[in-house]
Amino acid sequence: MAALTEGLQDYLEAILLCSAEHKFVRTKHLAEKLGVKSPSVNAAVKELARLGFVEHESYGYIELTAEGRRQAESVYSKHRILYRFFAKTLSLPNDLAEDTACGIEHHLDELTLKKITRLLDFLERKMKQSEEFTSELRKALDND
Amino acid sequence: MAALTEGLQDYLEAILLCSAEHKFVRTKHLAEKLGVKSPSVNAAVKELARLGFVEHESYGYIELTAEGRRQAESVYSKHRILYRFFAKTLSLPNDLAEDTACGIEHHLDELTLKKITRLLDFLERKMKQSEEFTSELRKALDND
DNA sequence: TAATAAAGTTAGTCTAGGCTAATTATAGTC
DNA sequence: GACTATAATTAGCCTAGACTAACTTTATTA
Repeated sequence: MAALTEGLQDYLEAILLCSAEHKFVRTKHLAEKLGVKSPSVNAAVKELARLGFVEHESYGYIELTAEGRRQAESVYSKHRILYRFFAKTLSLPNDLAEDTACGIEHHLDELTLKKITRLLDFLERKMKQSEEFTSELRKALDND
Repeated sequence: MAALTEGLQDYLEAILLCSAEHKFVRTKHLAEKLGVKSPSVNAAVKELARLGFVEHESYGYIELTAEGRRQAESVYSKHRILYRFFAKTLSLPNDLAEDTACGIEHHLDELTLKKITRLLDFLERKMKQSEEFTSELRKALDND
């Protein structure tokens, strides 16, 4: 499949999230979500259309193609796992967890993601099973 | 302190590593280590010198300033922790662990790094204490 | 229905960070 | 001491991805 830069992956992810919120995705929504100006969105969407990840007719709505959705969901699933790790397991502040997840989500391959998921599942299972384990872990993490 | 892009952080880290290997760091070494051509190194080093992170006289050696070393070590310490996490804790292949660590090291702040370190310390302590814990964790991670 | 507001697009600029080709400096060898 | 190989630098180009300013399209509303 075609090459997707980090930046374009961010756009795909934002389109996925916006389409959950608004049903129709517009340039304006993406600009707001990503904190960029509309010409930047326009250029990115044009490139994504050229690569076959979105459909977009001029002055109209923006929609993911099947492949675009697949890619967007891949990125977003990484984001969610990482957020879980940072916010829940490590108890970092939500906005920091969010920012960190966002920064590194592009750099994890499927195998790494799978391993992290299993580690989180394991830790959560242990914590559910054992109060002692939970307090040990919390104490280890909060050792300020 | 002045702004350092991800790319410039990579150069600082490479200078730190090269200075451990070669004693005198040269453009050529950095180009090899980073997989770029020498004009790219030259431009980056020039910028780092302008920002006060390295000293470099034309056609001579490249040296970190105190601040440059501090920055480089900050990045490298993140790298090492992440490598430990990916290679040791998650048992990922060394080169994948290396690449992943390299990709995300720029995106972790000190607090996040501290929490990850504590989690790793905790897990390693538990594994040292308990064979059962170790095999449970290994089994959870290798659940193919 | 004409006027205006809002949204989208286009054109042109900038920065970071690569590259190649050509030049200049240094070092090693006859 | 001159010649050559290696290294470093400069000049100039390219791409991604941001921006502003100007323009066009669409939608709203008097």
